[in-house]
Amino acid sequence: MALPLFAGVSPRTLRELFVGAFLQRFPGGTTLLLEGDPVDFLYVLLEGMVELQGAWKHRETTLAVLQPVSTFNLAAVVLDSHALATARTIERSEILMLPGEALRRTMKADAEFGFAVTEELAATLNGVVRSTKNQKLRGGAERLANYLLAQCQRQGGVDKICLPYEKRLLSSLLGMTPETLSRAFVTLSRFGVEVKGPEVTVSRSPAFERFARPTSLIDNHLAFPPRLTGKVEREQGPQPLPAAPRLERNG
Amino acid sequence: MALPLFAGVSPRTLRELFVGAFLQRFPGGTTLLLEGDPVDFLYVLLEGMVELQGAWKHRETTLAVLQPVSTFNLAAVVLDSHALATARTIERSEILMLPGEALRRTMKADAEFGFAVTEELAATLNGVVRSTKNQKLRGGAERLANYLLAQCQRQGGVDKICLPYEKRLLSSLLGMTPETLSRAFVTLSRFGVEVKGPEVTVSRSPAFERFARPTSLIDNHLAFPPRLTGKVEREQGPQPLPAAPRLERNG
DNA sequence: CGCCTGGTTGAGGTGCGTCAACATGGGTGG
DNA sequence: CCACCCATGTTGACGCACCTCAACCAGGCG
Repeated sequence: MALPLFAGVSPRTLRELFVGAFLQRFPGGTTLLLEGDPVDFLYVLLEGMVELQGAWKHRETTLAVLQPVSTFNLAAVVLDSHALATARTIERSEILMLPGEALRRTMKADAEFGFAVTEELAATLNGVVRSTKNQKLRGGAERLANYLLAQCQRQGGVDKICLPYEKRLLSSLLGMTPETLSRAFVTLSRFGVEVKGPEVTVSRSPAFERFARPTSLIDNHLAFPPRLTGKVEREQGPQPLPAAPRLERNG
Repeated sequence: MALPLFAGVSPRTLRELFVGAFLQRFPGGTTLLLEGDPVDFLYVLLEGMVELQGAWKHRETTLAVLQPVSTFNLAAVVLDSHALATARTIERSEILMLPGEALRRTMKADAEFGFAVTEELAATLNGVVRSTKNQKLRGGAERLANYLLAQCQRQGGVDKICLPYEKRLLSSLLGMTPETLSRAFVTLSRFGVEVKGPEVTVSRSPAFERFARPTSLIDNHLAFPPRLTGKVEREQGPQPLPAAPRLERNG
């Protein structure tokens, strides 16, 4: 299995984890879990796509669209708590369901495995923090532009991509209405972005890069420079508010 | 120490963790860590307040305001990675700094401790997801209303509270400008909210509750119903989009 | 064909940001 | 003590981004 979660796990531990597990196929449009439901399983998406969505007062929004291989509900499983989002398949999907109780027990017994789970959780937290910054710091067209750049990267560094799901869903993920998304595409056409149905071609002109300004501090697909002993280069121009002096750490 | 992270840790493990640790006081306005910095320590806020903020293209926003006892940077420590947010004291603060390397080593050696760290991380993820839903699903005045309700709860169930920090900072946390926050207070005055400097009195009228509509799926201060074997009551009226049929889980 | 869903386009309203003016209060220095 | 300054907060005028509602179009399918 490609999932790093189970990479270094002993066969014995693995067998223990799989007692009471399901491997199941769901058709598209299936609601796996509602907001507020108690969570008894860790879900691992092996094939297909899953949307996580939240709702409040007749409004709803897409929190994430998962593609294989991803886990979801991990935090709720660890805390033996309730789901904060509704999970819905958006196409025929294959999903592995691991009993939460067994997962927690195994984590407490096998520190190595426990650490792997913690890494998975930390990576998810990382992603959600990035998403929050994306949402609060960028405007609609800027979010779309960076989404397109991320897709270009994910689909192999090409400049012509195919949107992996409906624009309606994309608009919700990007935090806008379908109409606004449509107009955001028009806005980006000024930078050489062309749309024909689900196909989008992105000309990576300097003007477009300057508009999107992707950064490793928001966009997951940009790798950080490797961690060495030395300092890391600072990005993006002059510091806006250097008011407070940096302090040296010493006892 | 009140921090549940260290609640069940053996003295031996604890001593190991504290090798190379600092306990340090910082004045207000001190930048502890910049976005993108490599992270070598887990920070534990013992006294004072810390703001986590993100910036992009000359814009900046507050991601969280921490009060004792809280950890930050935990995800970056686990992943041995870089900070996604700038951390700044907003008043004189006492902060415990634990070496990340030691923390990771201890997690891999002591599964019980590792699980406690994972719980802390899961709770943080929980909070950030809630914050994202708050941001995407609610308007400015609604966010303020629910913030006030949360403060009422935190300050002991009273209806007259004192804002714990400047309105300028609050506005950034709530994702708006200071001017807009000021107007949001005016909007809420229609529901009996009165502001005099940092003091706010909240009359919990039915109209106000209906406007704010706090929910355990977004607002951290509302506890979930206890987890029993039975089903949990569903909240908030008719389901908006019951299009897809709920599926029974069975092999 | 006719229907339905998803996408686009237009008109109009609203929430929120921007800019500016002004009030207030704490802190400093004369 | 007061004069002054500066940071914070408030208020008003205005513009832009985005939402809402509606009409319209295209493709898929019975």
